Amino acid sequence: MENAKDLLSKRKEKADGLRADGVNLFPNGVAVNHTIKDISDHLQGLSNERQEDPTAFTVAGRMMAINRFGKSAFIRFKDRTGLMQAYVRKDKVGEPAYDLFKRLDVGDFVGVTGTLFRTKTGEWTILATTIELVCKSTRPLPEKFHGLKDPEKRYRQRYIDLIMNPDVRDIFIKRSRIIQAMRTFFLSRDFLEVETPMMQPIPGGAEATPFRTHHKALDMDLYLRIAPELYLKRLVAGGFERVFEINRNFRNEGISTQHNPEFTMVEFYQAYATYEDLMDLTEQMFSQIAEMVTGGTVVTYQGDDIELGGTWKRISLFDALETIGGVDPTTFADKDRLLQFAASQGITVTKTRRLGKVITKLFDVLVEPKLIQPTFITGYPVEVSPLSRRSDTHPDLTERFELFIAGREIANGFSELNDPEDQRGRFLQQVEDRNAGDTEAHFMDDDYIEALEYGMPPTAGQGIGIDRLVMLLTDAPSIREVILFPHMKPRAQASKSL
RNA sequence: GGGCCGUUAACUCAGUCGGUAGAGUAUCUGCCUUUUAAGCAGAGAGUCGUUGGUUCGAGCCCAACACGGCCCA
Repeated sequence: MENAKDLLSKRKEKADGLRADGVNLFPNGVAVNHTIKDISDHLQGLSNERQEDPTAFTVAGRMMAINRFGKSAFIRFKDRTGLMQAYVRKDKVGEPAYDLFKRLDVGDFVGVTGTLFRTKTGEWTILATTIELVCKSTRPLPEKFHGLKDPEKRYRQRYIDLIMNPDVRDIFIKRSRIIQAMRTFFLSRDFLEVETPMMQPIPGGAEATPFRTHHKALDMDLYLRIAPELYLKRLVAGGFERVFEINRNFRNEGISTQHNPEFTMVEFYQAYATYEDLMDLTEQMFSQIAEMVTGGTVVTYQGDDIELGGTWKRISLFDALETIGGVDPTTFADKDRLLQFAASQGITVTKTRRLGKVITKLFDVLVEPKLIQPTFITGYPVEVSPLSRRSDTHPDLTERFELFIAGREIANGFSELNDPEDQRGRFLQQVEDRNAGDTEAHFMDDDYIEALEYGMPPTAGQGIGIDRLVMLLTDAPSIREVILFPHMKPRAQASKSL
């Protein structure tokens, strides 16, 4: 009217106007008798010749588009189950309701009751007999055709992303189904789902920098867990022979397309199983989940077709370095030569750095990116596997595997070390490394060793990165695309109080 | 931590050689009872990420910073 008003204040003014006329902008107890899916299911049963159907439906949803024609209008609105069109005519809903409807905006929630008919182009549409405001939206949605693309805004205000981008919505629906399928898989094999501490006095079970926090009443520092491993194995010692936990871990390190400071892992432990049993189990689990979620066992990830069905390649770390990484096997025989070769590959070699770490680092650079199809790498050195059982035949190696798919690590599993004396020795070596400056080395955990002294049956355990699995099954290039609210720096002052 | 790229209207994007800011969608007004990114006519809408510098003059050139994206460590 008078001066220039931005969209937002115009929208608020409009809402205020409705309120002043006695319209409840935020009614409660709205009767919603059907979903949009109920309607499409109903329509499935009708013959193709039908042009209308007298069954009445009452649905509610957010208006995503309005095409107005003076005395009538088409609206598109959606609920959790789908998108539907309704036709609102003044002579059908009556003048007062239509006048109110004229003042509504895209983004508002409406309740619609009506029967069904087909438009000229054959689209089934609700012919509204009533239409009412269910919730007012006072901020305009992004433009309907291009939607919301700005990644920063998509992550910071994920709810807009979810409203505007159905593909994004689908990813998170799939994520839920993947976790559900996994849970079903474990429960059907007699695993018990448990929850162990997120706040731990000694952060264990992985090599990573933890977040620290403080408990006031106890006046003690605690760490957000980097892994649940040592607690889950205490449970195996306690008689829960098969346990699993799906939950968050926290690692205080950089953020990338593969890393979020908090991420979700499943860890599971099965007594009387070996790491070889777990490789078999993992093959079954992944193909079962893929079938349940995508309908098949072949997934396309960033252009590569990946076969998750059947059995997967198993190759030892050293064989992989040789045959896939192209490393001359004699390199490993001579320590100086190995260090020299590693340095030539751009790997930082320090005096304190243990040989095993240099070797796995070489693997990361030379082999990992080439492992597109699912591949188990086995035979990890003891010194990089402080919680794994030694191989009976090669005591310097462990009964451990890592699973790689699409050039990245997806899972890590091993036969568990249950000899308390060996475990103590391994911890002591880690403590030595920590004192030498390795901030990611494990802490001594006497209480855990005591649990092993009571006896833990031979057990195999494994961790699977859920976010990475979801990325694989949804073809997501970045972990941020599979985490609803990825961590972002706060925007300084940018949130102008609009 | 390093490199490259980005940040312009609510959204998606243009902006030439440095010369006072553009489009589409959205919004507002009018017309319109079968639209599918509806249509027609008209109107309004900007701290060009922030701060400083160069210049007669900066969205554009320079520097620092902030946030984000990709790659590397």
